[in-house]
Amino acid sequence: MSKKYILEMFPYPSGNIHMGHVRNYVIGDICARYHKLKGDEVVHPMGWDAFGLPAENAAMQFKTHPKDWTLSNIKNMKAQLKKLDLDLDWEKELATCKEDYYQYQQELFIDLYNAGLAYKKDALVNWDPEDQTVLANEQVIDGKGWRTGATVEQKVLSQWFFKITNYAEELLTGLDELTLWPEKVKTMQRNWIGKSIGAEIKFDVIGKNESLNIFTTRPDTIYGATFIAISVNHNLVSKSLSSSEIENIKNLFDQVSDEKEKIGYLLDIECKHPLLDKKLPVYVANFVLDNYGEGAIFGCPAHDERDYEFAIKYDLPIIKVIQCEDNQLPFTEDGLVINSPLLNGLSKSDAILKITEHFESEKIGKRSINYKLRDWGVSRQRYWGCPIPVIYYEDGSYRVLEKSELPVLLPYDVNLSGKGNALLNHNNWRKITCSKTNKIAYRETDTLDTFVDSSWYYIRFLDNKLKKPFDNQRVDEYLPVDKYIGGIEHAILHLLYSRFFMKALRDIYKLNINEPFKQLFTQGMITHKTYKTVNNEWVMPKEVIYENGKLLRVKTKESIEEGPSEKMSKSKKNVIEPDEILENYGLDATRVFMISDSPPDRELEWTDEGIQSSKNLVRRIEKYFTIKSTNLKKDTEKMIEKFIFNIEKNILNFSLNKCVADIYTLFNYLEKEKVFLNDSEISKKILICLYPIAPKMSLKISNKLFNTNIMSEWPGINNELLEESSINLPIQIHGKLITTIKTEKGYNEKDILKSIYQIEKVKNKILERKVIKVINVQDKIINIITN
RNA sequence: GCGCCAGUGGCGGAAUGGUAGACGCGCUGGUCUUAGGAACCAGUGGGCAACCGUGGGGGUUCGAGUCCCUCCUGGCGCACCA
Repeated sequence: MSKKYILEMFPYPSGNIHMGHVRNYVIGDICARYHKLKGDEVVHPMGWDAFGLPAENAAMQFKTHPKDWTLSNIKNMKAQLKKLDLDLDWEKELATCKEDYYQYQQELFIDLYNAGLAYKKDALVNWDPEDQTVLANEQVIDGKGWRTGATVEQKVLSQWFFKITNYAEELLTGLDELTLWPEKVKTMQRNWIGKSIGAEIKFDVIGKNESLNIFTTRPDTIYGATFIAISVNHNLVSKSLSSSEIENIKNLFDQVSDEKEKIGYLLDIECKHPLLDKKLPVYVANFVLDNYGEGAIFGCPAHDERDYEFAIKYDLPIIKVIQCEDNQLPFTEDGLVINSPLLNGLSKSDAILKITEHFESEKIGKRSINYKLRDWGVSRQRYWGCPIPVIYYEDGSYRVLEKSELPVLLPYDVNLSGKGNALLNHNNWRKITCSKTNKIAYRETDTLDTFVDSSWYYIRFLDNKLKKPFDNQRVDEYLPVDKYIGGIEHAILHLLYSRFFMKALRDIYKLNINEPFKQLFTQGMITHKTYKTVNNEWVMPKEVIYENGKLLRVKTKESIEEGPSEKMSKSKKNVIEPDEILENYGLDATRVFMISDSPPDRELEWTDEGIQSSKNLVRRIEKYFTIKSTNLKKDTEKMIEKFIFNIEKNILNFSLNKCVADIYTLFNYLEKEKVFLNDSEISKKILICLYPIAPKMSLKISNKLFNTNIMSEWPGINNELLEESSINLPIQIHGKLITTIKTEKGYNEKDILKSIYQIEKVKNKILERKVIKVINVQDKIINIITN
């Protein structure tokens, strides 16, 4: 018996499940039921990603409390999930907003801190001045707060970070071993980690005891450097300019209408070229990123598009150092190095190697690796999240709490007026006496990013009631998750953070698990046609009726325009409610439709015809099993053996749409051949295979036929029955199909060719020509080649 | 711009380099029905046919939807990453 940990990404308790959830969980449920029948020890839990901003917004909007709102949503959604009759282990249920989850997360925070993986630093955040709160990047729309519309400011705040960059290399190389992950997701993570190999070069500031470092992937173009550009946040800027001057530059940059337009501000300092007796002007430039590399570049206009554009604008020299025609500038491809005393005639890669060695020997630079990946900022100036277990003294110093001082519980009595962080305003909660020093102290009022919650929930599921975060032995035994199923939208953040957490916890707790998710399956979204009135008002599908060749709105008889099929969304109202579908079509039809019309990783278009035909299939199968007859034909066993084989293969491959095809194929055959099974063993086999997909129906039928629950063991396959002795052998001439002949496997080539040459069609094709070659792929195909 | 993925009937989609279009939807004709979002039977890539057909063009192969090159189109991701 082997363990199978099957997990669907846990939902945010928004209030109601939607069809996307249904598809997600049905896919997982089919896997789980299949593996249980196979005798595996299946772990299949469900929980709630229950902290987060929507609860606070809802609290303000509906005058409720985030906790009450969330818990009542969980209750409601759990009831909905129960209606889906998913084979979940509800004993393992957890909600990240409950103390018995987040207090252990606070323990993990302490562990991470002690391991040097959590630290504090100043960082720029998006600040909504009206709400007095920090906004995530995606909450800033066109520079304005999504809720208030106020212009968002950049503000420096002291924030907690997790040192995910410590694991950048392992997070990157680890992807190669994730053979059961979609290539697409791995590519996205690789791009996100963004590893670049190059060199770091030191440039001295002339006349000052200063220097700046520059990261470049093209040290081979160093002789073509004609200027330096640095980010406005570079420390050399604050050393050279007053804060009002810096403000002015920032304003200047903000005014650029085209984001790609490059502007620069010439500083009153110059750098020395590290290899040449040459001065390079230094610009503050809007296109230099301050959070990548060293926040500074050397400009080589001849061989970099951005530098070229900048040089043209500011009339800077352009020096070719890679062989090319003048009209090819900027020339960014590989070529031979020219105009570079130490490198002339070398290829790009040789030049990079040689110049980097030279830098190292001269102590003006070194080989360097850079990652786009930044450390993970986890502070959120929000109430409804996991409190960070830290206290601050009045002198500004802080102390991370000890595990014995946990939990730090969220206070219930908060004022959620919308202005600022409710914890910050809650003085009773904030102000404490430090148990160690007896000094007055204040709690950290930031809470953790909810991505922290979801970075280890799959571990907590294994022991959701344990009085510590997890049990090492169980983790080693049950992780990684064998099949993790969810949306592609989590391709980067959630999955990367979880991978980081697993590795960090591995190192802290000496676990043997490197990766949390062995196989990742990303299911496609559900789409539906969109409907609009002539006044551009979105209309729900159920409000639309087709009458006399026209689409009309049921209530008003307004004419309706049909739009393209798009992802179901509340804003476009093209949604179908799971509760209504279950009511109208039943559980099994709903499940069947979720996997019918397209492969699970592609989008599924919701259609009335689709759900209806799923219902028809279920009804057809039920009806089939009501007919009692005795006509077991000789090929039936073969058909059924093939059916079992295919269903199993297709479940394991997530080719669930093909499972539906297998079901149709079987019942088409049985009905057409008028085979009605009185053989209870064969009926049982079929019903067991149907059970993962349509459990309710299968149970109902089996109870009626056998008066007992037969869903105990997946049928074994008799390989002998799978073997076909007679085949339809395709006959080709020059690779083109001429005919097929029925023959026995293991035929004699010479004998069969004799009879093939007698076939009229073949004769006509060959005529006077001479057969020069016959390719016989035994039992597969025969291809005849003539002159 | 860069990267990844994908282009197959009217539609969704099947095809370890070996009979293209499994299976479903839709459609056509029929049967049974007071009726039917029911059920059943037959048909359904194009062409009268020889034949032609997997986005276009080339290539490898006895044989290509599948492998290689190239172009086109669509989707997704990243986006001034030095």
